[in-house]
Amino acid sequence: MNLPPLTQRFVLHFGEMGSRWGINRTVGQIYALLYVSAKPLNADEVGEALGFSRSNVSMGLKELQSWSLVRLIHQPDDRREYFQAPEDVWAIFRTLATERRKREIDPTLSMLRDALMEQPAVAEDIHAQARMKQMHEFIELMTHWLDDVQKIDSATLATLMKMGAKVQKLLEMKDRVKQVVKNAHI
Amino acid sequence: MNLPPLTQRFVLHFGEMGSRWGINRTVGQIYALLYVSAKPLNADEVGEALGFSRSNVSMGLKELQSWSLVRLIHQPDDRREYFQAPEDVWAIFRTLATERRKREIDPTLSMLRDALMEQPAVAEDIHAQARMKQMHEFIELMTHWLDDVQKIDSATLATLMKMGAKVQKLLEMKDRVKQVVKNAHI
DNA sequence: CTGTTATTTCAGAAAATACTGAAAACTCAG
DNA sequence: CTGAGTTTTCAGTATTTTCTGAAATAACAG
Repeated sequence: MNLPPLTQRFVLHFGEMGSRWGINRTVGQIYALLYVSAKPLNADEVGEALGFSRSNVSMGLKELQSWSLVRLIHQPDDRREYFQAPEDVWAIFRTLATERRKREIDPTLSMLRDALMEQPAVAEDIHAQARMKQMHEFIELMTHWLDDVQKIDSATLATLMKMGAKVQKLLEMKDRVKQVVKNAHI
Repeated sequence: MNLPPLTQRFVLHFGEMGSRWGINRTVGQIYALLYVSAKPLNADEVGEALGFSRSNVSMGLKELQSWSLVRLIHQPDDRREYFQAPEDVWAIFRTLATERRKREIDPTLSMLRDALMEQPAVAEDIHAQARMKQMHEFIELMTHWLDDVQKIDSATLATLMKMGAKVQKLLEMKDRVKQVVKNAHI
């Protein structure tokens, strides 16, 4: 591996983090490299920079494409494929949320739904089913909220998030206004 | 493995999911079992139910304890240690958020902060640093928001989440009210 | 103390995952 | 077509991770 110092630190860190997230080190490093790179890179450049075999890079890039985390582009007069990571961190986050949902949340919800339809045959399963119901409700709430929030544009979202816990105040304010309006009508 | 049908499905599913999340299958299954169990279980019972060696169970439980996902309790007149998973799904979520943050987000932030303090020596690192800045800002925004939101009690949070994208409306309402007040003063 | 029961540690075996080089497949200019 | 350049596949190897049984340690009743 032969990278400028800051880039190298970033790449190594994401390699480590990747493995904690069920993503392999190679894939994490490739993504990190593309993320900080000023220009799109082709597979040879990636392999060269990170010291991986060509085939390993090919597999890693395929994985990243399946996550929609990198984009494949072509340069004029060059038959090789170049890859780049989208720039906008908000968009990256949305992509990640969508993909993880598709792969992990949705199958879980569907497994839970199935289990909730069943008639438990033994005492233990009656309790288990009740616990599954709680989990199911929680995940449904979370994902619906996420769907909703995904519709808000990034700038507004940033504003809302900066308000943080203050949204609670807004909620109280709403109720107060409602009360005032109601009293005015009487 | 000898479990009632619903429990078994749940346990197997969480084993699979675990591995996608960088948690090993054993640990995922142990957690799932404790989550649906009506009463606390000791290590032998867990090993028996899931078909793991005693030592494997011991390691898995230790891991779960380090994540604060299970609680160790004692039964009267029984020297063995019993384990249970907290019931409240909201609390579980908070715990997970806190722990993942400690293990993954905080180290990442600190690595990014370090890199941002440095003076890049080559052109590539100048660009890389700019990209790291974007990521750093995004993660900071996210974590501060999460900190804030963690302070809100679960019931209120549920209400807010059910509103979903409608918080945006509240924001607009706030601005309208502000406007009215301002005009009234002139 | 001592002996019994419970838990943890750890070296090595087993299993799963990642990685490579070589070959196959694809792409496209000439 | 042909063949040079490029990407993908895949069988075998290397590495990492998980899991086990045996031994060590700990806890405690008598």
